Amino acid sequence: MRENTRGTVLAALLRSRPASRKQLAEATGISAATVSRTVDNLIAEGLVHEGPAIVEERRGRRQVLLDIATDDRVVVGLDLGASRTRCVVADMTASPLATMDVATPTDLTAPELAHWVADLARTATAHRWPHVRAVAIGLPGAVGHDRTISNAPNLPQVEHPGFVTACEEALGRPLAIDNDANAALLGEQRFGAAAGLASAAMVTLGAGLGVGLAVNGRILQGRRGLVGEFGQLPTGPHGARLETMVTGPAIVERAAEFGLELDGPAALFSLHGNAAADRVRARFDQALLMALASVSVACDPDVIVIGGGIAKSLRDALPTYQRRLRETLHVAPHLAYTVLGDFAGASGAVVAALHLAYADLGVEPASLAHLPAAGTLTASSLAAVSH
Amino acid sequence: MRENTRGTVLAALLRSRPASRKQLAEATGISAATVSRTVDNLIAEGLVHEGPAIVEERRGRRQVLLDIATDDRVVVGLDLGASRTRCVVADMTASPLATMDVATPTDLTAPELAHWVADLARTATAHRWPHVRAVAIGLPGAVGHDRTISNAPNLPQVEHPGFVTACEEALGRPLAIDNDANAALLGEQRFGAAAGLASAAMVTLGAGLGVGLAVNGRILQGRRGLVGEFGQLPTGPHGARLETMVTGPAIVERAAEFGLELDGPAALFSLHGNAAADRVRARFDQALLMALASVSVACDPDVIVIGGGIAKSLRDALPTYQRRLRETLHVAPHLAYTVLGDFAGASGAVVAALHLAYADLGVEPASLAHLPAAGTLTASSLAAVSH
DNA sequence: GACTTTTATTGCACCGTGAAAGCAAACTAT
DNA sequence: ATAGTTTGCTTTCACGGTGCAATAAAAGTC
Repeated sequence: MRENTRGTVLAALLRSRPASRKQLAEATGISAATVSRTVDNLIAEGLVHEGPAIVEERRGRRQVLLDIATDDRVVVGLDLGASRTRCVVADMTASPLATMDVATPTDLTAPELAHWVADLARTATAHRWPHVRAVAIGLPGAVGHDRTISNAPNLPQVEHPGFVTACEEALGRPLAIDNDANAALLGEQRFGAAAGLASAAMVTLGAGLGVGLAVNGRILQGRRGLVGEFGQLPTGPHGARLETMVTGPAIVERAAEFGLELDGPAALFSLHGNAAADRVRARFDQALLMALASVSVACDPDVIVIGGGIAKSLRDALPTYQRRLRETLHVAPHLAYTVLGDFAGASGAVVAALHLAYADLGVEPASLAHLPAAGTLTASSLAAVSH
Repeated sequence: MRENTRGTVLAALLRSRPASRKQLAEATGISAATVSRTVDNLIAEGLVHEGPAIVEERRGRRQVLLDIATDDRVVVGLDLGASRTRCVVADMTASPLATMDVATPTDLTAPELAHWVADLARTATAHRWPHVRAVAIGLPGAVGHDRTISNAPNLPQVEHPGFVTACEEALGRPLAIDNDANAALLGEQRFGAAAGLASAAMVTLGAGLGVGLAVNGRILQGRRGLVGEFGQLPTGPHGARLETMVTGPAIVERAAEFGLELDGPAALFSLHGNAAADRVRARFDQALLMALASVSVACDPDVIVIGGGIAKSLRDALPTYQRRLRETLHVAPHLAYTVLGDFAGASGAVVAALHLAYADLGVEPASLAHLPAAGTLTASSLAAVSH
């Protein structure tokens, strides 16, 4: 006797779709009779549609393909960044319907920012707004279990106690909030460089150092949202914090100390044969290695995905970091470059929103941890719907 | 409709025992009728016994107390250390029945050590050996998901590929293997300084640096057992590893570099007003702070329990470390001194063995994560059965 | 000894499930 | 064409676990 046949069947369909009743019965281990009845209910509720029959060179009645209904249910994923905000609208199969990429306004109060976010979601979904079932937001701050936000120096408004509830009220939908690195990890884990890996980590290098950790398909959060705040580690000389050596502003600052005027952090990595640049880079490398090693021993991920603005400059050097990490620890996780790039965070937020939406439909959390598994959301499918 | 009434009832009884049928019905939310029927089955199987009725100054039929049967099922927890091996025999309620504390033989091959361990378990349980349902061993090495053991410099025999299977065969019982710090954490989390906290960490300072992390009541392990290998972090000057600054042998070595001949690591902490000692201590403090901060951002635990041989010397300084940790991170977990002391590892192994035994009886893993919750295994109950 | 109160057990109906039988829809052989 | 075969879906039926409600049991109180 099963606890939640309905959720199990829905999860199986979401995992490999489209699928016939027979395939679902085999995938779930539930009897064909029960699957058939359950599918009838799901169709009656409008959650699932019958598709065309499979045409085979075989005898017998043909399998009728089933798929998740995509007409009247939509979710929104938002990546609220310090400089830019990205938004992805997707249906219940995680197929993107629209994307947006706009500058984040800098001079808004917390309530104003909440309304700006809600308006952005409404604009992005357009006529589909009434069909939005859930929204998720990733933002550059530590999010606790009680949804209090702290340590968001690059977007201080979100730390305001009323920000989250203001968003929720302005949206009028179930809302999930998480750290942007966690959101990016969720995206990479479902559709990107960590696809199908239950244990993975994400390191984003940009205005700040963001880290997300996932174990057994679940993102670690912690009561106070302290998980992933590796930037605070006192690892440098005289107890200097890690983020004073690997973030964009810090790189420019360190270079200036060595008499090097950089246009931006990326400039450091295009200088070759410059002694001062080499010394700044050596310090950066040492600090990054420390961060990667810490992440490795924190959760033993199968892969560490590197993303964020500075990641572009490091892409070619990844094998070198990989080698040094392996020298430091005897066994080391694989290093991979982000696949979803700038939209990793928003894509992960889509996944979080889908989790909310499916939880409402009776899919239990254990199944959600691996959903959606199909690669419907990809860099190219995103590009196809962007304007 | 429930998936596993039997396991739920058993878990509720284990969590607060003894209890009447009525109390179990209230605790689980299952109807009194079903609880009554389930209890009948458990009694028929010999897993549960009826006890005396509660005598109350009230009208009505008296509640009959039920308790876990303790006669014919026992488990063994072992802490296989580099220098000493500790063993705790306990019944299904986690009440200790016997303890042992013997020197670990130093010159055995892997198969010999496996047999020595099995003999120790047999000796400790004595006439109850036939009733042993499960055994768990904590050892000073990294244990992967496939039970391969690596990074065990202080007890290299256990790295031998055949060691675990040799143990299992010699014992003839279901066997759980884990890192000793993980085992100690499991002990502290059920019966010690982290009792009742779903999220906790353990740092053991001794011949090596051991770290265990727990999130949502589950110990993090990782596929390769890399979780907790914080000693490998390249955090010191010139990339020196963390464990070259906080472990017992390392402290003596560092002191010698400063011209200080120590009898043992503890001697460092009893020297006052000695300039060289102060400098060695400052380095130790810095490294320990780094370890504590890394642990904090790795899983955001509610408490970090400090144990191991060197912990005794740090007990009075814990508030100082607590203050420095809070200065480093804005919010920080609480630091606590081990409650179970030398027997934390073996006690945790008892918990792991109980999990195996109860899983055999149909209690699902989700319930196990919080079991046993009652404080039956304490320092004094251990002392009462030691010889 | 009748009444009240509380706990445990039993009777009964409900519901979800799987096995097996039945039905539907395709191809194949005569 | 038409019967036969194969395969997928649906229906029938019996089973088992569950909760509600009635009943029994065990205590105190009048």
